[in-house]
Amino acid sequence: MTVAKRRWLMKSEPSVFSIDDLARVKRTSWDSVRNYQARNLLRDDVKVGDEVLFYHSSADPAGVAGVARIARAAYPDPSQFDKKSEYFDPKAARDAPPWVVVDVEFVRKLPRVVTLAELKANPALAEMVVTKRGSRLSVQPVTAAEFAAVLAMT
DNA sequence: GCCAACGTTGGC
DNA sequence: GCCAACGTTGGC
Repeated sequence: MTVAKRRWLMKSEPSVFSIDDLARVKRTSWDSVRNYQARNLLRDDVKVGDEVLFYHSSADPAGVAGVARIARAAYPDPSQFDKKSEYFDPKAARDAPPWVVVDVEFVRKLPRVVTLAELKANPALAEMVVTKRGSRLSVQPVTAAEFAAVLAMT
């Protein structure tokens, strides 16, 4: 059975982990998601091979900085059990871990950051989640048309 | 640094 | 189950 490839936008603060960091390490586990809506997407919908717009949040400028790919589907986030981790969750049960991570691999860095202001100004992206007011979700679905439109803006 | 938007928590 | 208080996100 073939599952259609999906596309996502994933936010990262570049001061913590940037597209250049991903380019250097090639692959990383996408940890620290502690929001139920984002968790549900990671757990249920994000699959190997899915394409990702790597978005720099809390950055100057904020915007899409590169492309990544899902290298491994959801598995339990080890940091939820690590008492020394800032992501430790005392309520996390070993037999039913609430938090998951996926692995993300580097595909390419865009020649320039496509800024949020540009995304908002593009009528083709009017329905894109990240352009909506108060859009805080750190893992967002992106349509194939939106994905192509963003890359075409570079 | 400010603050609007949003999610979560907890008292009732 | 409601909702006020609180904490966080993230653009500006």
